[in-house]
Amino acid sequence: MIRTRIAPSPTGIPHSGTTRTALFNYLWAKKNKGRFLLRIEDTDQARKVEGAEKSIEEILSWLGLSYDEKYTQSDRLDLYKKYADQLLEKDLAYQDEGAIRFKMPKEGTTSLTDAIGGKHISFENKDQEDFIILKSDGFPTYNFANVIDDHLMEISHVIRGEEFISSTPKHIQLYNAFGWDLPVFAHLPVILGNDKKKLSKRHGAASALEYREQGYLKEALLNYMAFLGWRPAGDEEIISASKMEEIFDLSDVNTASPIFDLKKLEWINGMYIRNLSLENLKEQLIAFYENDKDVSELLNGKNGDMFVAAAQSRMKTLADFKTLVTDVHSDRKKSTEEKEIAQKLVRELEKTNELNGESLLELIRNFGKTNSVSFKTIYFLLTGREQGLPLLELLKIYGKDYFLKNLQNS
RNA sequence: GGCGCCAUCGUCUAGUGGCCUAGGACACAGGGUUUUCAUCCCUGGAAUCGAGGGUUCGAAUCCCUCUGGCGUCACCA
Repeated sequence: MIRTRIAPSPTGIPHSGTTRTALFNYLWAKKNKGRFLLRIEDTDQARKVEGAEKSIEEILSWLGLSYDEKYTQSDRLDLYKKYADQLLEKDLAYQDEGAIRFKMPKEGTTSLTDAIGGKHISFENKDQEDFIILKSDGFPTYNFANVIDDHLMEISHVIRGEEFISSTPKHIQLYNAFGWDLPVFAHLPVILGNDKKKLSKRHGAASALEYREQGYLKEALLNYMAFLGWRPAGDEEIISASKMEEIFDLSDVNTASPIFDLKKLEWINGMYIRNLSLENLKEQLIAFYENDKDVSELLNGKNGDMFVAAAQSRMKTLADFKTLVTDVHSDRKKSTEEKEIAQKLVRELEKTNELNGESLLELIRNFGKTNSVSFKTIYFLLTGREQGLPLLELLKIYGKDYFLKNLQNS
């Protein structure tokens, strides 16, 4: 039975690294019809942040990374105490100023084979130090609780960030001290920012929740995060979560650290938006803008479908929809020549009482032809912006007077 | 600094001794379609495979050395 786990500490909102680790653990469990667990590692009471656990749950649930079992370390203090006592009895640990330290062997080597890249890693035991397993406040340290729980919860694959690789000899010696079997270790390369430093808030590294607020689709985020280090056979880059569950393999995970590329995430998100059915896109937009009265009205109005259809290929994120349908003017000023053209156009427009999409386009084509004015210029004069939704949609949103007003503006 | 990991276009990567004068995607540049813009389509530039030594008839692929980057050295995880 394959059992994996994501073991975050509730010291803040998990960033992309933790989320991607959760994804890989989830995928590996699914791929093998195993189980994926959530374990809250709240053994550092001082750094505990209120609400962090809730956001962890929210991220997992939004992304659809549902867990099969959940545990919280602070509920299990007696257990850690019991195992620490066992070590004390066996003289494998000792008291030190109120804390308990584990006696690391000082000779030989401790080694492991990492599932990522199949590499063999070894450490000289003489470089290792006795480390604290139980703090003076009665709480276990990460190094201890993590091992006890992974064993008790029968974790078969410990898939975690590469930053834990140097503490792995501690874990292995603990398993040895208890006479327990080792799990498979898989250390994922850390995700780097543009400056090639470990991704953090400094890089504007957003949590999955922030990406959601920025209008990213969970499918796109999942797809992008999976491809940060993992690459299945073939050239396909747009792969659904269910497909990933089918073909994910730890042996296809890279050994080098990837740099987070927002541009590619944007592209993938745009692809997902364009691949959505109109109804689905509209539903997502309605949910995204549920607290925005103006946009909601537009979406739910009689031309809602039309706007969604026109905006679909123009959005990279759901947030772009608002920019598309909102009255935003470009900074560009009209030249004297353009002002004259605008006045001419005003007169043309005023001739027609009934202005619908058809007649507007007809009028513009003729006007452009007889005055040799490009559509690009006319679009700017009419809308006050240099790019955006097609005129037809803008006419439906704002009406003829809006165009007239823009033509007369400087 | 000690220990450990890593090293192919700007970025994500394919590549496991000959199919590689290195392939794909993003980004970028140019062109076509189009109602601006976007989409879509086509084309292009972009890596002497970190450097230097080997091994081999033949190396991005195997070995060694160096260099660089990253990670880690807490009663944090």
